Amino acid sequence: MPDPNHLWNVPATLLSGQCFRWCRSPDGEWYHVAGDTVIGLVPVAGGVRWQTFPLADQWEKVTRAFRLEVNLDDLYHQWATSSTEIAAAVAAYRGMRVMRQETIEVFFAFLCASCNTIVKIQRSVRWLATRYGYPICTINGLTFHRFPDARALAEASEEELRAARWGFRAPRVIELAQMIADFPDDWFHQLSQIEYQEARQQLVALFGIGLKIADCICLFGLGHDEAAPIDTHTRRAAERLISGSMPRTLTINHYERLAETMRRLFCRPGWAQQYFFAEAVLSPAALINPNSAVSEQMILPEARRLAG
DNA sequence: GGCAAACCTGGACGC
DNA sequence: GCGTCCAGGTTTGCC
Repeated sequence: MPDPNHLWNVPATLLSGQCFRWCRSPDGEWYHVAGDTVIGLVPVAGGVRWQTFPLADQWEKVTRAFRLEVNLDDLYHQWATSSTEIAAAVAAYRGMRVMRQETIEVFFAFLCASCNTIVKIQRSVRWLATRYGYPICTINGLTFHRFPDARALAEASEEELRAARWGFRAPRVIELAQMIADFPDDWFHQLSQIEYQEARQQLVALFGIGLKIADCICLFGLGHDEAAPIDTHTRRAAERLISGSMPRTLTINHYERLAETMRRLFCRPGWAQQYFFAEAVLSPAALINPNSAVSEQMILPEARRLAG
């Protein structure tokens, strides 16, 4: 069994707001749902101990989910020659990786992100998976579900989604699920095979998908590393990289200008963006001490019950 | 082309 | 305990 000694910071990767269905057991094991597989991870000296469920030893799924083919040292070196602005984030979150997740899960998770908090996005995405997905396996009393396909989501009712606190996003979820269900089955795969700009254009054409959500889908769900999502947090970091007047609101022109700056300065700009985002929203203390207040609130209630 | 309001909900914060 | 603010955004209408 290969031992992943790659530069790989598991807590930073899972806590950095790019995926929403991880959980941590009270004794420090991390679990992530990757399609029809649950990946269990334990950071150990010199690397990461891993296992997959229900089928064991699915190393290629671990490699794919955590993009272990990307050499972070090379990336850090290139970034350092382009800008000093990212140095602090790299130092704080060294080893953090951008993940490759199921496209449909990324699609609906980030659709939920509008005017929302990470904790509430996690709750909503988990509810969707539990309610409309199907169980993959049960580990230590915790049942993990595969994220539902578009046809299953298209059957959802607005009332039920609103009752589950999806709020004004509820009708959009259903409309988009119905639309995607009518697309060819391999539509998401097609988007991963074409150029980033073209994939983004097709996503933005959908009602309810703007530039930011489209870029998140491109980066986390399609593997287009040129995508650099600009949100309220990364906006501040990106604006430090340019000069001139800054509009009060994040207009389309301003968004494109900031994203283009990221692309010009950084190799794999989406990865650089993730470091700026982590720097803005994640407490380094949460990584050093998993029992700190920040990470404690992110333990699944089920895991907390197990601990009790 | 920029700006503000509307859209749900609930946690954080100040009083 | 209560009121207010705000959170990973998008769309629409006004200026």
